[in-house]
Amino acid sequence: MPELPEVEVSRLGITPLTQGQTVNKIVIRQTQLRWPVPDTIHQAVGQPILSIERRAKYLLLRLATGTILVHLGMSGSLRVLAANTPFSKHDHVDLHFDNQTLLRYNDPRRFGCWLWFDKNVTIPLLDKLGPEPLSDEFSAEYMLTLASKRKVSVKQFIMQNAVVVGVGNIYASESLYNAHIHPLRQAHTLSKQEWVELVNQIKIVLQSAITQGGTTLNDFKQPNGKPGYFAQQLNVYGKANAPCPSCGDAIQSKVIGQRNTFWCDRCQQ
DNA sequence: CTAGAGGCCTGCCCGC
DNA sequence: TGCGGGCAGGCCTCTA
Repeated sequence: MPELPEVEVSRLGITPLTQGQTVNKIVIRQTQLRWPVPDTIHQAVGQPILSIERRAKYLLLRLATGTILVHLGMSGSLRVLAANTPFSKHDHVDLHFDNQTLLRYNDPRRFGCWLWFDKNVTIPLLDKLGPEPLSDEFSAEYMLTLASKRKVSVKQFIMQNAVVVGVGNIYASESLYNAHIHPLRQAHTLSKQEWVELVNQIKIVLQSAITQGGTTLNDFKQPNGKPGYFAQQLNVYGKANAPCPSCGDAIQSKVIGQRNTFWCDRCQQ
């Protein structure tokens, strides 16, 4: 479910409701997420949430003595609810606040994580991440240089977090389609001008997806409970054999690097 | 170093 | 109606 736009939508949704609130209890019903939820996370109790940041697809709840790091995995979502709201299936973690609300984490597949890192300790998961896609650091010059000797497909290349973060499977296919670049091209074969176009389309696709509240395919919900609306603007993702919106040829699909990929053979070179 | 594959989980959809 | 198989938005980790 969540790619970068969905994580950012979640951050924007929960921030006004949780920033400044003091944690008074943490309830963990399922510790077995991607990694076990550590006992040290209870150090957050008694402290206010100072801010909620996002790095790649990680949410960072900043407190005075450390950081709660949350990843939504494939199927995680966050809601802010009244403290007495009954929990349901797959509601694994609740952060209770002094004002009788809670931040609730639901994650059927449990590929997400909740971790605690003491202040002044480096967070290994954030160590090797490439630039944020919506920052100026993510540029055509940067990609041209980095890709110079890379033989992997451009589609896999842009999905590598060490290259650039936050480009997940949906938006990789969409960006390549919009940039008229074939997903199976080796990364090093793209020209400067093609990187200009691809970088630009990645930024446009991600930013507009954020504006639309993310992409809901099955079950993604914004923190307000509403679905995202970007799915209505997808051109190729999930549309194998449907007509290309531009030329009408059948959309192709193939598993590339173990992820399904969609493109138009005529429009993408 | 790079590239490719496995694995973590549950839910859903499809075909029989 | 039930059941098995395949697939799904991420990404760390292992192998070659």
